[in-house]
Amino acid sequence: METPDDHGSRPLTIYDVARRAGVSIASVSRVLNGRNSPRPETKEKVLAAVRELGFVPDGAARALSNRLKEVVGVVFRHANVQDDDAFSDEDESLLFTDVINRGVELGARNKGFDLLMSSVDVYDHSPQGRVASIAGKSDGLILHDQVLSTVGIVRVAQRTPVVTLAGTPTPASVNVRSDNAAGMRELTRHLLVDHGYRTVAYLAGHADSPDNLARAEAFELEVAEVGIEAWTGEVWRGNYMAAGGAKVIKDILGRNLPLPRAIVCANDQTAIGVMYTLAQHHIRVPQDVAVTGFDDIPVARHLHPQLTTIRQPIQKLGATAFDVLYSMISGEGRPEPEVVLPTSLVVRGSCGCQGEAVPPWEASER
Amino acid sequence: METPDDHGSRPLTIYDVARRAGVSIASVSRVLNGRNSPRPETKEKVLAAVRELGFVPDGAARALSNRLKEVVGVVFRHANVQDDDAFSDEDESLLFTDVINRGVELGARNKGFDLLMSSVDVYDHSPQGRVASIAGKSDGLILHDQVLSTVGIVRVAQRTPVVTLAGTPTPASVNVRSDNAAGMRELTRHLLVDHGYRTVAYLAGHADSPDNLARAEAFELEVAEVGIEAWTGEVWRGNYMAAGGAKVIKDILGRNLPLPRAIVCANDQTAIGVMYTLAQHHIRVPQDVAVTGFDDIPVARHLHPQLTTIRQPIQKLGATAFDVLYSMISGEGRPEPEVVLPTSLVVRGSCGCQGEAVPPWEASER
DNA sequence: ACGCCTGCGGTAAGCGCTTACCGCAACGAT
DNA sequence: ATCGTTGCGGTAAGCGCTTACCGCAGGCGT
Repeated sequence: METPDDHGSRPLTIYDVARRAGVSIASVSRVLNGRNSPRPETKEKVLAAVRELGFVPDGAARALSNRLKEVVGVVFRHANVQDDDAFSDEDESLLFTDVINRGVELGARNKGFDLLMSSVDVYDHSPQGRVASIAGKSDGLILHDQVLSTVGIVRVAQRTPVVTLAGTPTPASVNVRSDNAAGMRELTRHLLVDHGYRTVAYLAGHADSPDNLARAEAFELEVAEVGIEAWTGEVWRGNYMAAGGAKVIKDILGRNLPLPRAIVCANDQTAIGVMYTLAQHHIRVPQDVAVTGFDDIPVARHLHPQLTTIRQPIQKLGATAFDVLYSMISGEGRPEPEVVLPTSLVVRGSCGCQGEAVPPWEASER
Repeated sequence: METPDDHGSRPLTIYDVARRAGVSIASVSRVLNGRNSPRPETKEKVLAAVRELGFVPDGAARALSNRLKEVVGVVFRHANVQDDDAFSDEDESLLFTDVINRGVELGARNKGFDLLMSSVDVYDHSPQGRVASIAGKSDGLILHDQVLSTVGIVRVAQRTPVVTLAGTPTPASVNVRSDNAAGMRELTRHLLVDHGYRTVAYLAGHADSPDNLARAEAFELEVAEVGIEAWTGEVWRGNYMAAGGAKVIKDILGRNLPLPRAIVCANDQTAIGVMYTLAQHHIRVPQDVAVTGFDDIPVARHLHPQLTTIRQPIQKLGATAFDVLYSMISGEGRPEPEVVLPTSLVVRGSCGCQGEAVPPWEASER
């Protein structure tokens, strides 16, 4: 007698199905996996038994036998501290990561894979354990920026396929990123040439982020090109987060330093903090100071003025990472050491142009 | 001879470690799992071998042997269509889901569990397959709203522990939601009593969402309380998305129907669409029409005016769902059929109050 | 009519782990 | 010195699948 919720009893196995259908477990397996042409009659018997019993094959056993789990591990860094019931905010810093993950998921679905997700605390100094745990449960790893040091990546990449996002390729791992240099060049030129701004600063992200380095370099090159100098230095060091951008502006204003005509932020998050703080001090954007971002996260269109930024194909970044990883898993030979996706300039109001009037939710093509 | 990237060779097993350390596989296993007190000397030998080899135990084999995968499946619905490289937008509709998932992850981490995530397309009419696949790979399931019909939930809940979010409890599954009625009551009273508005409408969400039903009912009860009538009917039917809210307003304006003094939206997303469309028609919020939301998603604070809404403890919703599921998995007896979390009114500018001036990223306590 | 080929479907091995069970060495008690 | 006790650590079974291998029944050729 089955109670309606007897999942505590003993899970069904392929043997139960075989018995019920009056066939061997091999036949059940063959029907379920569609191999080796079982007779239609046998097939029907098995399918009926599966249906009646509500049988679902155990993934672990399958994986063990197949040497394939059909799972990819995704590890990212998060800033939250769990204080039991006081979760700190800056939720939207997660947006970028979440959209990438969604892309990974889309790619994975096409191949019947699922995503095993795990995040690592910023304060966690040895994420090795978590990464190893995920590695053991998956067929390959996608690592976001700032999760593991290069040596850590090399280490784990020796034992399992690894794709990094916005990182650096290693002999054993592939990196997927977007074309920071081209995007930044286009943006900087727009500010310098189209708008004619002559005092410009780059508000940096994490000092050790390859993305940040590439953006900074492209920015400075382009600025030098027109024969002026970029405003740089310690003051202009942010951390990819809104609070970081806000702090920079507060510092500058507090010390009575001048502001440049345009502030190029390392990412959209930072720009949000900057714009907010400027507004607090009644400094108008873009009339007094132009501000730009990088990423084109969804909120960028909700700001006032709407944010001029560089669009990265965020979701596609994730989908690509999966595709590359998949080819490594299925052993189709290692692909290129690095895949670079194109970016594009999105001109909205914050650089001084007329803002566009498309409702945020009707914009298409991500 | 090992090449630096020979993960193609043959994965390490516990036998390799045992050989290297000069002990039996049982000892290796015991050291790795810290049971049965192996001698410190043995322990050190094993640990050394593990370190040198970079061994990571196979999760599938462990799971098979342990009858525990340490994985929870999370399934949610998404609106995106994958058109190869044209991803449709409304990205932020994902926010709510993502924040919940983050909460689940936080809870899971505490117990050494990882998240297996999978989304189901809105247009997918038989998500059964995906859910079954996830079920096979995990120890229990967390199902977001709109993933499975009630009968579908009952079916799968017979074979595996299931917790639903914003759904309905079934004999075999537990539901976790926030207190819609209390939140809506508080909000409606604020509009009716504090502001004295006398014409109010509820812009609905999905007709079959329990959350929506509960909110609508509480709203109407509260409105009836003060002796006036709520504006209802087909016109006021949205879909939880910005585009849905926009469409409702456009319809009303297009048909030259009057607007109420206050529009209570089923969720924040809807409110975004409403506010945008009102702005397009130069109708001022809150001077001409007050608008409110529900959820308090992060963007709510970036709107102009900032959105008055009901805060749900979104992340905690997820963490709670995991905790409940965990207790079911570890067989500590089934908990309550439903867990309800408290909500709170967040008064900002869109209802007609003075907006608060806290920078969005400094707000704490989610 | 008999043997051979074809192919469905059953038996059993093995995937990499955990752990019950047991042998054995070393120690203390008598 | 002998036996009992203790506890470390090895052997092997088994977790639920997939699949190589093989037996066997039926159809065909001669």
